[in-house]
Amino acid sequence: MPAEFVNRLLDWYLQHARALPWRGHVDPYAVWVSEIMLQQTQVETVIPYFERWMARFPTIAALAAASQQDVLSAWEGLGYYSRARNLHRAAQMVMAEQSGKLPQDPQALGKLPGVGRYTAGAVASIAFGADAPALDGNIRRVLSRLFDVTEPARSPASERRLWSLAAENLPPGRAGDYNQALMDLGAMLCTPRNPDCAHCPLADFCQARAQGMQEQRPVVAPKPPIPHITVTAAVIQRDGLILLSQRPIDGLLGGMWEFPGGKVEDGEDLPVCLRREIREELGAEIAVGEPFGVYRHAYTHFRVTLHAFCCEVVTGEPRPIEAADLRWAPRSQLTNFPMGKIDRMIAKRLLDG
DNA sequence: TATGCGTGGAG
DNA sequence: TCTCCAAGCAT
Repeated sequence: MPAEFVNRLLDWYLQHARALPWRGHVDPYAVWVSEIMLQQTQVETVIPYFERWMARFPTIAALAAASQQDVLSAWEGLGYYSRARNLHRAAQMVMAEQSGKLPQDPQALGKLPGVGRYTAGAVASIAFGADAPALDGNIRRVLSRLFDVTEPARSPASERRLWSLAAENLPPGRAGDYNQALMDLGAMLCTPRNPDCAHCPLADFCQARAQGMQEQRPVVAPKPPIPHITVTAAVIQRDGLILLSQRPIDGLLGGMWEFPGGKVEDGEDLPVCLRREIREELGAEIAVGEPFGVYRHAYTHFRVTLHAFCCEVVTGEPRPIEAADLRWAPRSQLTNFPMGKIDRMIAKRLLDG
């Protein structure tokens, strides 16, 4: 049986729900795509990607029939590229095993690659009206404050408590609205810092606020320091073509293209590093010429400073020893190869200059 | 279960 | 410039 705060929440949602592109869709596929894109990604970032994606792959069948390279290109810039690869593979599974129809219950949804407990609950409740709970970062924060959850965030104890709270207050028949209302509340009012309690419809019920502890919930564990690495990359040109290397399909930026190179070892000179990396990865000897540019980038778990150099092959024909594939590409085609942020910046400079 | 996996916005 | 962290999942 839902608690009293639920009525207040649903009333607030009726008046303040954000008008988001995927909320206008009746198609469960649209809800699914939006939920995958929204994993660890803010709404404002997702909106233009969602619009382009739905225009390019309007149905599950269209997505299933696309090439992985086209799928990765459509995802370029969103990050966490395994989401795109899993969504693509899941679409092919739905075509082959479910007659092209997305399953409706959380358990069956959860069998699709890339669909975990949160996404299964979100899609089942929003797209199919199932009475399924969902727990994302927003809902974690809202419920942690509402019920003053003091167990450390993401600990097994707090996860059990929060999933249980999400489920036991669920209003039957209105789970989709309830889940989205909690998420909108978390994104618009119950923010990580400076929550706007003055406008919160649940302020009277909030147990953390009653003690002035709302900003200390959820309780966050200290994070380990982030390592900083230095890498090199080679812009290798020959006969007007540029050498691109495809990263292994699994792992960081899997399946994306890059300018080959690698990590500088302890005390190693930059050109020495680059010649070694190209020898190991491509089996060729290069001459390292003028510096091309220095690029800095922050990933989730480390920071990178990349030194790019103009290079030429001296001996040996490059072949994909540690890469998934190699390609000599004309400048004008660099746009067609899906790349991560740093390599796209290098490619852009090659196009402009 | 602890860790790897991108990028951008906000403060 | 730096830190935090966002509609998590897979292994």
